[in-house]
Amino acid sequence: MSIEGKTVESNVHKISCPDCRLSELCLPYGLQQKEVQQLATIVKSKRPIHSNEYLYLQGDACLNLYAVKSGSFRSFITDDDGSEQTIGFYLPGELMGLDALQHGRSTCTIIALETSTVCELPLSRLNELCSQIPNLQHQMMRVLGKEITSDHDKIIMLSHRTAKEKIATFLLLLSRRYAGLGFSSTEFNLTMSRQDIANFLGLSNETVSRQFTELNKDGVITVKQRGIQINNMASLKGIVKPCLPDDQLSFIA
Amino acid sequence: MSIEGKTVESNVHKISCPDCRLSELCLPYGLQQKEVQQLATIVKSKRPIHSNEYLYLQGDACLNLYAVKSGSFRSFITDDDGSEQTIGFYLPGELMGLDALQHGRSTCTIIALETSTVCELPLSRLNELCSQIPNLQHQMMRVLGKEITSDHDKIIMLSHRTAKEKIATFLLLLSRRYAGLGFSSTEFNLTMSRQDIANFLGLSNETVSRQFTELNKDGVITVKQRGIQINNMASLKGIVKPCLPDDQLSFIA
DNA sequence: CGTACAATTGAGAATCCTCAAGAGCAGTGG
DNA sequence: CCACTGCTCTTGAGGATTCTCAATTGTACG
Repeated sequence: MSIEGKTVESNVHKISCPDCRLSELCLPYGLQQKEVQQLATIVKSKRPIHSNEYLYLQGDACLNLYAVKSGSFRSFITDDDGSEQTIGFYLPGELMGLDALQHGRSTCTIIALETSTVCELPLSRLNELCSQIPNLQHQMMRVLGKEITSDHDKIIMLSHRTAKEKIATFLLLLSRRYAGLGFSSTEFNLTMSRQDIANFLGLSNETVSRQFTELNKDGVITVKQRGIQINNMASLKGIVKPCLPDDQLSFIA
Repeated sequence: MSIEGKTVESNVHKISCPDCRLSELCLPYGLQQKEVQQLATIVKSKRPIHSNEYLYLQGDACLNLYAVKSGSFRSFITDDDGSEQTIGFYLPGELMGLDALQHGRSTCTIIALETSTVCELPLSRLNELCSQIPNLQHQMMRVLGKEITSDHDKIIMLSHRTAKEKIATFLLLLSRRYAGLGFSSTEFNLTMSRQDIANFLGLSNETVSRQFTELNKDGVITVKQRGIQINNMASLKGIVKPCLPDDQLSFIA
């Protein structure tokens, strides 16, 4: 899934902040036009990153933040024995590299799930700008707060005990993120494999597959490979919170 | 468990940043003496909070950060049907309220697990100071980065499939945090109930209890109610990573 | 069209949850 | 000082869920 249509895909990485359709979701949010232009001067556009290419590796010195411009990414931590644990997925407008803020060294590896583009923001320049532009500092705090609450959502998702609850929560969180991007909240394509989802949720890929099949049979969603269509949003929310089927999830809402 | 001995307990909340033994773990880290004093001027000391008292409630307007000075806290999110999900536990030197940075409204409730003290930092004043003191802004970024990597540790813990792996990871993460505070990494008291741990890990409290009993029988740890003694650190790490029993965990290390 | 990879489906085994009862500990009041 | 109460924690047994192993189907790509 791509944020831009096929025809302009090749030029996405050349668009600068003032013209970027994601600016309202990204760091420029809340900034005045002049301030956005200032921010744009420190942003480096990068060449497109292809599927299965790495953005950076765990342990790399990482002195930049990366904003997803188009496409999607998966982040994971590798243990000493080589086993991977997926930490999360990144969609357009979201910032990667925040985990390196502590020691200037990345704690995870980030890999592209499809051909994607990013903006690179050198942390040193960004910190300088934050001192000069109070709005930018506020926005940085908001973005960091969003990352933290987003991690809390993941913790809640993983703490749910049954596989069906985890899958339902996973789909609802994705749905909300796509809606925030201006896409359909009920119809989207998964850019990650069943294996990725299983690893992320602490399940076997067979269980993930079976849960999709069951939700499909029950008519709650329609699954066609990686294409997902949510037919009954209330039912999906009801799976997570059986007591109040039609109510809004506090952390989904 | 308390960071201060019984005799000085009642005065902990009066100690200011320049004299606080936690300053190296908290916001003053990396600041010059003069800057620490500046920071101290915006810190409000609060009266001690007793066991089961709330620091703040989910949904409250929250325009402060809170640093744990002594004692410990539990944070949780309440669903519409009243069910709780524990998000994490806070020990001395750790910052609470970061989840409210996004919208100025807390997304979780925080409750004291024992008699505890906190420092209150108004966000507006803190932001001003950050603009004036580059070192403080850097430290804020480090602290936020730490919070994010700490959340990633939780995600890894929860993604582990078996109950024994979750419990082992939980104990290792706690051990590391106590060590960072200058306490023993092999002997400490849990300040939270089995129920709290179970809820946090997405397990039933019976399973938590059984896992403790098994680890006790195997001699890996000694459990006496809430008192924990780690007898074989390598074995505990081996449970999390069966392939390399004596190796260091990348995310624990 | 064939190969490689991803996804699905099935069956048996292991793990964990639920329900239920018993044990240990702290605080209260006689 | 001791019994009582309430709470937490532990232990047991049966049932449900999920994992593992294995085979099959489906899809993408050269």
